Amino acid sequence: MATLKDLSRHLGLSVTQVSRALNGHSDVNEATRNRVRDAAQRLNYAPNLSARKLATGRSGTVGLVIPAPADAAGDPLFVQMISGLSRSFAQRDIRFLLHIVEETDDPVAVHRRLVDSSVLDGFVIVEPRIDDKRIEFLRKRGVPFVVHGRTGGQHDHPFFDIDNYAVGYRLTQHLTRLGHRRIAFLNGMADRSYCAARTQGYRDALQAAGVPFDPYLLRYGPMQHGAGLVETIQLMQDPATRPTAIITGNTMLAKGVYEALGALSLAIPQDVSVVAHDDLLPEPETAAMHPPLTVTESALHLSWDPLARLLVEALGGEGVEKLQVIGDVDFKERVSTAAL
Amino acid sequence: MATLKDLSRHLGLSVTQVSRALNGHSDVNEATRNRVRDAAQRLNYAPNLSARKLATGRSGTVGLVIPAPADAAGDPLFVQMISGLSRSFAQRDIRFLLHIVEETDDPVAVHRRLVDSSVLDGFVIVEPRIDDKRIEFLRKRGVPFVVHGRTGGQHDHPFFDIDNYAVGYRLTQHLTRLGHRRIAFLNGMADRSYCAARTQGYRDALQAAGVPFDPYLLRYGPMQHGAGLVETIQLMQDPATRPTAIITGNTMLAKGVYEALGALSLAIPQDVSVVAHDDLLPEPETAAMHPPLTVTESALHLSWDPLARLLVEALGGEGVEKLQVIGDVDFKERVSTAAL
DNA sequence: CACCTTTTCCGAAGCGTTTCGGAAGGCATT
DNA sequence: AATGCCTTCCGAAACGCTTCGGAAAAGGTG
Repeated sequence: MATLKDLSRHLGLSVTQVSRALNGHSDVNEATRNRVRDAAQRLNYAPNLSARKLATGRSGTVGLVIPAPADAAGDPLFVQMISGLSRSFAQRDIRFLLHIVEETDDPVAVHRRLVDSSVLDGFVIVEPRIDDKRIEFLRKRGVPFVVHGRTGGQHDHPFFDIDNYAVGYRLTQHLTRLGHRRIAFLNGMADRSYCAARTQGYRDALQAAGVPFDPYLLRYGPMQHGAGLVETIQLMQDPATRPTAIITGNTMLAKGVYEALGALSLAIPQDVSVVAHDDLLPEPETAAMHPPLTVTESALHLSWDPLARLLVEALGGEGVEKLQVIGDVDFKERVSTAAL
Repeated sequence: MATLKDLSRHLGLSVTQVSRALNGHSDVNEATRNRVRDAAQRLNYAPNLSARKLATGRSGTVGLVIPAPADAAGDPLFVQMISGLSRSFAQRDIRFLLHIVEETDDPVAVHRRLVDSSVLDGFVIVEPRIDDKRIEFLRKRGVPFVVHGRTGGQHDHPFFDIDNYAVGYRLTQHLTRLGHRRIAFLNGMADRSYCAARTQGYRDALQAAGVPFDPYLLRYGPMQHGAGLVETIQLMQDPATRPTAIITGNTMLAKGVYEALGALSLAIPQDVSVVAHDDLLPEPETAAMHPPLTVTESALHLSWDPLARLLVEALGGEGVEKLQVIGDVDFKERVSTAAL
């Protein structure tokens, strides 16, 4: 591999000047800059990132630490996320490295090792918890990062998120306006901050409609088909406490709900109304469900590019206040709900 | 972050000696070594990998360059592979980084960039082609790597592979011994070297049985359920050229074959015999199929650890001849075949 | 006591890059 | 002719680590 020294010898210039030419500094003659560029091309020079990292503290490489999907079958969200992020960073000429860990590993320790060994410039954090140790650590260390979502307390970090409070509020409000008072909410994992935000929206909308909150109707769990199935069947068991409407946090859960209600011979929306939040994953298509599902909708696949952009800008020293973006959420009323 | 210099100042030792103490060199007193270790722990020192890479050319980091699975649904093999490799390298205290690329990117260019920017010590190569440019490039550059499988010509590189020739041969032989002479083979992608090896086994077994090779019966394509379905229906269309037995390269294809034959009201094994190679992915379980499928069997999930081991040993300078491992293949006769 | 070994240590150089603080030369201004 | 200002260049130091070639101290041998 050609080094700067090779180039400088080749061109009869100092190493300094070659470096400055290649990095677009102003104090180099346009003619020599071109000579340098040509030579670099010809000797196919590529800067040594380890050396650059050592000298500047920047290597142009960011990372994502993530456990492999639990179900060996493969998680569509996982695949979409890693390919979306990879592509978005590649377009910005930033290397994006994935570090797969065990579910049981301490995420902070992993980040610490990566930071300490000084190979990555910044991180993407996904699935933030309400009180997220990774974020705490990176903040303390002054390492740039961007969060997909927001963490609990004050949001003094770059993030891309959607208005999850509004998701909870709108779905619930839609149902209360139809006269529903027993509204179940199949939410995601309790420690995720987006789930907490949705819960808050749900509770506030209930309160606004004068409906008392019933903890029995709020369920946390994995956002998967099977969970929707099980929870629905349990919820419907006792006619006395049975909900008349169900909200689910994503479409896989909704599919489970549909299947369970079908098995119980309960009609949607005549017997039970169903609404969900739709991330627009390839599967399932909510407009093609039977009956077509009423949803709040936000395109998850549009979040990877903003995330990459935000992290790059954070690396560039942009202030936090400009690095907080809230994505759109649409409400799509279809025919899975009925007035009570 | 604490550096060696910090430690040396702290301990009243030279930087040299601290480095040697931490790296287990022999010329350091056991007592001072312990002092150094303690101090390192206390100041939580972690070596700067960029600096080390610069000084030694080694950073203790290897990589895998791979396109995201084509079907957004997520590929079980993909997930199993990346988590298996990650775990295996982690156990050996080697950082394993994944670099997701577009299917359309030039893989050699990507490897070149990664090598040139000098951040990775070595690579894992999966899905090798018969004439693989990545392998050619890495070899030319003298970069350590290990291949999951073998490349076409002479195998002068570290690899972990199974005896794919034997897979093709045994499955075919099993059928010729039962009297079959029209044996279809639904193979994988034509440019993969393991597919070529299986084809050779297939052809040799045919020849050994005095059966002429019919190119019509040999099909290359993606190893997926849908392909098995389509190919089978096409193969069965013309009673004159119809095979009496079908070999598939993996179990997803076999599932497609089963489904197609069912749809055509052809019974297994009475009308058509079916055999396959089984990588023991979680899905589908060949012993639980109807009827239970006769297979050659090799556990794909047992290949990640040897691959990691081989690459680590290659990094350590071990000679190629000790770094070529062939995994076991078992033959499991069940009831999906019948004598003609 | 002079000599040789072994043990334990260290200074300095080097990996490839960036960057700070000039410096040389040209040109215009006084 | 002296002064100042651009433009274009460069030497040297620094980032944190490893390693080569000794050197000092301690012990053993004759």
